[in-house]
Amino acid sequence: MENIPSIKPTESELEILQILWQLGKATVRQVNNELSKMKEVGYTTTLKLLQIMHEKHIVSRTEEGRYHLYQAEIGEEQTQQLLLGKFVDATFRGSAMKLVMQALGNQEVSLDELDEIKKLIAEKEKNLNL
Amino acid sequence: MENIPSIKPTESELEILQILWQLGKATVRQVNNELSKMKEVGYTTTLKLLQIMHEKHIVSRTEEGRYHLYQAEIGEEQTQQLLLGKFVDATFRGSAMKLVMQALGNQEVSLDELDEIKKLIAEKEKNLNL
DNA sequence: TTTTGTTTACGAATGATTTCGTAGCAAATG
DNA sequence: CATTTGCTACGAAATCATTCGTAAACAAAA
Repeated sequence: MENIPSIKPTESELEILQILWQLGKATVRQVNNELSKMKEVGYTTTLKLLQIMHEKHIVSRTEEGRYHLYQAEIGEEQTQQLLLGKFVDATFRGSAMKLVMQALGNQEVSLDELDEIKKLIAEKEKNLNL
Repeated sequence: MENIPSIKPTESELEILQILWQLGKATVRQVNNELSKMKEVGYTTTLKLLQIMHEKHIVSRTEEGRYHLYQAEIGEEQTQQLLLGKFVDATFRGSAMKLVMQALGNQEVSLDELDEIKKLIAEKEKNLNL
């Protein structure tokens, strides 16, 4: 879980990563079960995806008796950071500000969450004033 | 420019949309010139992409003498909104809050921009308190 | 022991996206 | 007028991502 991710996981890979980030280690079966809650997907499809991700060093795996346990090799926050950067560039021409405004304006955010954001902003302002 | 976009433009299509949103109407040549500033790309590649986008009604075109003028048919903000929603779901499991925190924490945002965000938050709080 | 079920491995089909070569015109140039 | 230049149209190759069928290994169940 140390490597700084530099390659973008594909959409399907990201779905699997989300599951692995939540489960920690998991078998193909487990991943496939989770995936099946969201969409139709064959077992060997999930298997193949995990194998490809293993080749790419996106996940590691350990043999546990007869089956394999897979685990995310790239961190959740690091990956989010990477994807966020690319997304801001591609969609908001690099303006994180615009993205934040749109997210606050139109996505669901609660009062408590707004408070948290205010705190973070206060922090940032302190740092910028140094 | 009225249709609410429901289909996701591909990455290449989004690059072209960014250019069209900035230029308004543009010829293939103009789009290709802009694109060339960012990456190697053949003229006919750009042309083909614009033709495909035209088929999909992502762009409209008008004949202007010998050439065609292309124009975005889907709005910038609407498209950003659509993509943002999908991105939040795929990358932050639906939590716009997490996305905002990460964006504020790690992307470049200036003091003035932070002020703007504070204003927006104040607005939001007012609305939530009704 | 035989059958059934669960696993991994792997090749190949499918499908979507991107890239580009070629052709056909029309306008500009010599 | 002949040639060159610049445009659109279009098919097809190349690339990438996803899906799945089949086989082989092996354990568990009958």
